[in-house]
Amino acid sequence: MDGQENKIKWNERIKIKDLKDKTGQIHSLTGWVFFTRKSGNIRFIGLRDGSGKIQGVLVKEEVDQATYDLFTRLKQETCIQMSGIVQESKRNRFGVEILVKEIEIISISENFPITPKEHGTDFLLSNRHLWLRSSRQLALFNIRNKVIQGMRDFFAQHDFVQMDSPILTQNVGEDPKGLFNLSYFDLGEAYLAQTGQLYLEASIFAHGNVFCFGPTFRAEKSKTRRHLTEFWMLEAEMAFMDNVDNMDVQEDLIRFVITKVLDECSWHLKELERDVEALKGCMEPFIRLSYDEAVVILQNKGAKINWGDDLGATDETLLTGDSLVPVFVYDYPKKAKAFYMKENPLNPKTVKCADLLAPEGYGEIIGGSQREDSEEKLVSRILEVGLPIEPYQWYVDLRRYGSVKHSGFGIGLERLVGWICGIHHIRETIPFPRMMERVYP
RNA sequence: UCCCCGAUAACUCAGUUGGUAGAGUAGGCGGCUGUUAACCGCCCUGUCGCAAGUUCGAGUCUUGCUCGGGGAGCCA
Repeated sequence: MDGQENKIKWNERIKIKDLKDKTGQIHSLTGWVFFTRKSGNIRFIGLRDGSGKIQGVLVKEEVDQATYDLFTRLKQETCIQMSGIVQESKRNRFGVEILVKEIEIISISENFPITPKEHGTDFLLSNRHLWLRSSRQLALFNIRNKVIQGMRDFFAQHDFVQMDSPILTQNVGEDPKGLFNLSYFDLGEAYLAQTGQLYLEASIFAHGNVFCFGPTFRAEKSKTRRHLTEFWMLEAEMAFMDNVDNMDVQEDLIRFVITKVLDECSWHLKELERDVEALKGCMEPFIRLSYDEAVVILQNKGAKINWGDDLGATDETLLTGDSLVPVFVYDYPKKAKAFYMKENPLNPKTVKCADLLAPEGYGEIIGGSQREDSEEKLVSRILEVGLPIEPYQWYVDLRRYGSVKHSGFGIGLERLVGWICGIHHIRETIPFPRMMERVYP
């Protein structure tokens, strides 16, 4: 015997969220104290366990003196087991409460730095390991989790196969300055991948439609609310699809994910004080503007943009305007985009690509394109932009064995979550953000 | 990389024409039989980012440095 005969099986332990229909029953809960309060001979203990929050009521006549006195040791974040009778309560925000009979302190906590009062960004980020426990962060990461689940569900329903790409690579990508490099044994320099796209393209010839999801690294010295040096990107690649199919898939995916979040995370959205009406804008058909049209619209609004320039952050905000409907901008100038994008047969100065701009000033959340499927054109583009051909030989090779029209896109998860949650700076949407000025904790 | 702003108690901040620092919160003690960021009373809290300079005297003025924030470019 192991002395644990009475142990409750891991998946049968009661959670705070399960207590609503258990009034009158005696239950034992484990969790962390998030507030205490006393008033005369009645004392309150706020307990959270990740599934929810509840209040325990400690009444002097209901418990022995030792238990009653234990209250003074319950500081914020003390880990306890609290047992008692579940009872209905209309006097607090939890609906039910526990009339406490027993308390066991599992582990003490003293002077927890993050209080329910105000804190600055620097302080919170330096205490990120503790900040994650707060209500807003809890809501945020539950939604992030739901977004990831939603994307996976969508791809599963449409028979996409997950084919993850390597993080260590020798492909330079678009901008050598944006790469983190490291020495790779005797084989010289390797880099942390900026994208899995090229590898994903190889997989479409095996599976047709594929996706990958993993961290991506950019060493760009960007200091904005929309940049991280390490972020999570979901990328998809589809055989036989042109750039219009590509936009259709993206639109369906985003709508699917938003619907799921609205249906299943309303409580978390409320905690974040997110205006859900704003999210319902994506139930409308997305607006699709060609780059040419976008430039005209921007010029009419007084923006200093010339044909050929990439869109800036303010341009993106101007384009989405007051509308709550996401906007695709397609067929950008070739010189503003990456070498692998397919040249537009109708206008060779442009490529068949599309960026999806989220409304409310959140800006670009997806970048996608139809890929160059001609070996000849791809090689000339690689040379044209001045990249070495050797590391891309395998990629070019794909165009020699049954090349096919294909398209794909990449979603920046933190940007998507930032928009859905109405979070200003995306550093809050990843558990441990990595930025130019911060790698701790 | 460029432009702008900041650094004072554990946290958020105030600090007058230069005269050895103050509030709220947190923490400690006490009060109140139902608290919701409770309330009331008392107590505690300092390398004023670092270094130099001006001055009888610097949190305050000057210079340099460090760290952080906001924005731009670039991108997802």
